[in-house]
Amino acid sequence: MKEVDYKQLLEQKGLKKTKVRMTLIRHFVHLDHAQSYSDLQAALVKELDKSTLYRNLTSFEQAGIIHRINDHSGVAKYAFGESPIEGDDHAHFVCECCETVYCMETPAPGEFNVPEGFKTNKVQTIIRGICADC
Amino acid sequence: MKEVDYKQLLEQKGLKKTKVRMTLIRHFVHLDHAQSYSDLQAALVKELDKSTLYRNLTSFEQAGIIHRINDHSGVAKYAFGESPIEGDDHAHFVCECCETVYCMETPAPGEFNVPEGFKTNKVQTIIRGICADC
DNA sequence: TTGTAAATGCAACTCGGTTGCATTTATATT
DNA sequence: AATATAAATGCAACCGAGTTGCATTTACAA
Ligand SMILES: [Mn+2]
Ligand SMILES: [Mn+2]
Ligand SMILES: [Zn+2]
Ligand SMILES: [Zn+2]
Repeated sequence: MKEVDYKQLLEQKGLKKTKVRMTLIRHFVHLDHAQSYSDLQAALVKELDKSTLYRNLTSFEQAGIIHRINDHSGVAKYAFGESPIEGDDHAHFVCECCETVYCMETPAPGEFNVPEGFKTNKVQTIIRGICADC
Repeated sequence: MKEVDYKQLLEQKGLKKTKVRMTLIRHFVHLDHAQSYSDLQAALVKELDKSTLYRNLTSFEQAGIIHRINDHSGVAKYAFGESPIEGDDHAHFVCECCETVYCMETPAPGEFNVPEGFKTNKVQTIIRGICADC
């Protein structure tokens, strides 16, 4: 995927092509693991404004450019690609050593046993373990 | 389970029997769904101090009296019983309508397919759907 | 080129959670 | 029962994630 494609991606989603957005996409697209707000802030040094960043993360998520992941750390992380909610459904791997979060190919498991009266819509899976780098 | 048992539970875990702790246990034990800090604050009106509450939640968790649950809301919730980490392992159900979190009998699924070099230790499962009350 | 809606930047705020410290309290020992 | 001691409490101050209102700037379509 190259520069011109990023631009296309944005206009296809009805989002204006701004400096911040291009920087963001460029960053996400070459990363193999999920990014938190502070990861992004640190990686994209150029004083990226906090609210602008958050607003763009939200826009991107709604547009399906990135998806939000909740490992159980308390802070949201984001990765490139369609949301697992109402998109393709996959599990996430959290390294217990380096805390890195990876998207897995692994699809969510099928049916679960829930009590009478409960209706399952979606199953979200976090796999905890040790990553290949650790 | 009755008053005298709560006291026993505490001393068995090496925790002093205090007013706050008895109130907390009494509350947790008769609840069928998980409680956040603000749930507790609201339910146990009697101006419960914030840090005292958090410190006790932590102590209780370490003692295995309650376990911490991370639905994907960003706030921690707690429920009575042993931690699923290094204790019995179960899934959690989050109602998409009322946001209530329930502990499920459902054990976590077996093996997952992870890439070469990754080692799975634990699988945590959140089931999203509609609860019996909604 | 210009008009307009959307995006940005900034400050101020909320809320969950933590920490240091002085005071109080539970409990073991005399 | 009196007392010593460690643990628990309460309070204030703090932190970091995330949000909001508002004035200014910018993308882009006419
Ligand atoms: Mn993912
Ligand atoms: Mn549970
Ligand atoms: Zn790792
Ligand atoms: Zn419900």
